[in-house]
Amino acid sequence: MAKSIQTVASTWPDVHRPSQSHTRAQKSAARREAILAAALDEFSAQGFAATRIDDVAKRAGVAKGTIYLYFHDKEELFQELVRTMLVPHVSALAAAQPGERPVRDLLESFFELFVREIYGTKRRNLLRLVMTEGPRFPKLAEFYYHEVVERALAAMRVLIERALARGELKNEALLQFPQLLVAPCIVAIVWSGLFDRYAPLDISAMMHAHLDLLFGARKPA
Amino acid sequence: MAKSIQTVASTWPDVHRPSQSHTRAQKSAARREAILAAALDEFSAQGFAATRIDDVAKRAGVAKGTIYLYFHDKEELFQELVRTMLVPHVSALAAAQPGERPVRDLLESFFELFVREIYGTKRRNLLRLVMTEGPRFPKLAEFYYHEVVERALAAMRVLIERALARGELKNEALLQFPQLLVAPCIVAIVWSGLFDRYAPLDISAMMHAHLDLLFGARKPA
Amino acid sequence: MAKSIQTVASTWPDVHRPSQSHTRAQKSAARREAILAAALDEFSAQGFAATRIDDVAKRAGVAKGTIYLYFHDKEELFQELVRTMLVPHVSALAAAQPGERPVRDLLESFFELFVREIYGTKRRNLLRLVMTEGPRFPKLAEFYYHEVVERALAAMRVLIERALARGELKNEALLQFPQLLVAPCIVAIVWSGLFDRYAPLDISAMMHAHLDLLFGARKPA
Amino acid sequence: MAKSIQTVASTWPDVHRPSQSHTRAQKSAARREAILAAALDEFSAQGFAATRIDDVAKRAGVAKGTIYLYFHDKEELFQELVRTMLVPHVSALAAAQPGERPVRDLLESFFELFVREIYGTKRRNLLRLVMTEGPRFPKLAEFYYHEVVERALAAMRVLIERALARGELKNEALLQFPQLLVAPCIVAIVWSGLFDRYAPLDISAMMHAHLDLLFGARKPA
DNA sequence: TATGAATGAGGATTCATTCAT
DNA sequence: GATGAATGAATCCTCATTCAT
Repeated sequence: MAKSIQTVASTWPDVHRPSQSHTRAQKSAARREAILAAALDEFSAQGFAATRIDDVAKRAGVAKGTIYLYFHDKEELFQELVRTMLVPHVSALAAAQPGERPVRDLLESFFELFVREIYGTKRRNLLRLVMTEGPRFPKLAEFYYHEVVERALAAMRVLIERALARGELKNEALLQFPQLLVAPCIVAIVWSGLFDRYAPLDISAMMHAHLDLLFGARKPA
Repeated sequence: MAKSIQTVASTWPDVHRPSQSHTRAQKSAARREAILAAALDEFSAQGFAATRIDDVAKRAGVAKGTIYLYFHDKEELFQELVRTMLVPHVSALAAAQPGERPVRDLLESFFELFVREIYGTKRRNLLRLVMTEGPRFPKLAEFYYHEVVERALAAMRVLIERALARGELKNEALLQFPQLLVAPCIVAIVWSGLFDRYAPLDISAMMHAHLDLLFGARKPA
Repeated sequence: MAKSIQTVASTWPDVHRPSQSHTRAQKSAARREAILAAALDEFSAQGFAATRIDDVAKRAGVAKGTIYLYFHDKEELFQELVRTMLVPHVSALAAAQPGERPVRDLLESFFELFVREIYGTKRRNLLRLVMTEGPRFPKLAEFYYHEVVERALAAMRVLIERALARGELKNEALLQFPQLLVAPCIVAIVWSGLFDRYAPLDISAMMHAHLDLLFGARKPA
Repeated sequence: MAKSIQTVASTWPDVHRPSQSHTRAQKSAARREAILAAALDEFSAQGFAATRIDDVAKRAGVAKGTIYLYFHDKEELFQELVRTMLVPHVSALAAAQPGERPVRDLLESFFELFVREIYGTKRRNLLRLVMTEGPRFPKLAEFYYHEVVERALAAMRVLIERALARGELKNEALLQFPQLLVAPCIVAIVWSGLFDRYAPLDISAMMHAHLDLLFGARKPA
């Protein structure tokens, strides 16, 4: 049901597999990426405060001091991490593609994308990290609000309006709270951090249930 | 719209305002409460790792050592905090009240209760703490899963089934994912931690929008 | 071979089994004894620094504060312990009984007494404690030197002189270093603390070997 | 009387005076030595429990944290100290030198060596530490038993057997308790810790008296 | 640039001692 | 006298950050 996603996905920067690099600048960039990748693992496993620069360095295969050549301090590393590795993806999600297709199909694509590119990857942890540490990093939260949330909500509103216009949706309630449209994403992130070991969640199914609730159940093909 | 909640709420222990106490046991309990209250403030402002026992002590008006008379270590303080101050309320929420009223009314009461007793109090921060620090406290997560989540989801399922039986709901999707029923609560908690200063959320309105989406919009009285 | 010891032993204060007491003074004395007995166990198991007043109190069956009614502080408790519970016994040992018996018999009695009343009891630990902590308690060491060691050495010298006069000993070397006469006692104390679990020492046999070396082997009876 | 000792002694590593060092490895080793030397002073003055890492650091001229680069914790520092600075010397002592000389001469060399290399140095305090703190460091005690004591006693037995064979000793008692041969060393260590300030011991003279007692007095040259 | 040894401020925890009951 | 809750100084250990090489 989400055939159009590939195109979008393929245009994303692949932050995790820097190509072989030979120039100084390329090497430097690769190193930066390696540090960020290591930081992602450590921060999302331990949280900001409990993560040790030492461990990030070890995981990145560089010396501790090297990290300070690329990032001014631990906090900057953290903020850079979140900005660099999450924003492009979330922005892509937010950039909902208009067109003639039914809005429900678009949303299905959207959720598929979310599941595959965020939830099914380490970025899930990063997203949780934003929720976890955001309150203590107002700058980060503000950045996120403006760079991601505002835009995403605006995009959602566009979709909702079209759905209302097309008669796919009857209820205007969503227009006021587009958050409700993405609520299952939040739930999935939170749930996976806490309860996955006790009761793993079939998040794709949940997304469909969510859409069924909003748009009415689909007739089985 | 939620007139029946008062009764329930009024029977809850008011953990935050211990009465004047004179016996040793009372004093001791009062001190414990003071420490927990201070811990709530500090933990929810700083998170687990960044909170200093010293600050909790100062805020509670006791010496650092005193905290260790009541709690074995920082971790136990944190876990006790969450168990003591959140579980009774969340349990109460989970104990969905049967009766002849429409399910939607019950859910409205439920959300009202949530807004008033959790979201509108410091317990909101506590709940956020569970969501964010939980991944690093597996025991806490397990405890929550069994004590709160399982029960809450079961209660939700009962309500959903009744709503289906009564014809209030048409769609069985919710039965499989009762999480979707409470998703707005999760969203509200996360949002408030991150973005309230940029865009405060009218959570009551959002709850109503949510119910409108599920049950169909109410005709204006 | 040490039949005469009983008498001596029987006149010693039995510090460990205070009789039932009813007057206030008796009760108080009993409590003091209980604290000292508990302190003995704890100090000799943990050493001075690692012993907690709390544990002494628990073991003595009194409240922590009570200890401070009987002893000014931890250090005084320690010094009192050593003075009260060791000096009488060591003094008794030092008070070598002259008489007509061969000196070797006297020494055998002496060593028997040591084995039975010191080495075979908790006082062994106490004695080790003096060796352990003495360097950091100069007052204690001084007290010991004057109250115990000087006197004991003087008594040893008397015995040695008599042995020389009687022809039991040929060599005057001991006169200059009576420490050598009691060296096996020191060795036994040290050994038992360190190596008993790997190689328990038959201390009585060692004492006899020691005497055999000094006085010549006895012909088998 | 102990002319042959020099040679042996001169081959020992002089752990206390690391040479000027320039390579990183040398610097690192020098630092380690400095810490160990400082630890020796502090531990032997205060005992294990009362010694503060801070003071060791100050005395070694390094920062507190530096100590933890070289030793995992206080306990490891202590154990390393004892192993590194004592074992080589004690082992050397234990490696009794065979030859054609009279056993008594060998023992005189042995005691001279002990007096010069252990008793006359800070290692005396270290040895006292083993004796006094050993009971609370079972691993250390076990290590010592197998690395030092067992070997030393075996070496002593060899010497004693030869002395018996050569007719230097008449009495077989020592064979069973070679501890008695080294008892004066123990006594000297204990005495020096406790009573040196009140009555310093002429340990060389005591050693000779001891040998005179065992082997019979020497005719004055 | 890269390294990793060194630093030392910071924070959790312990425990001797006090004191209100 | 007896209690044990409360105190807070003391101390171990960690880890972000610096800097000589």
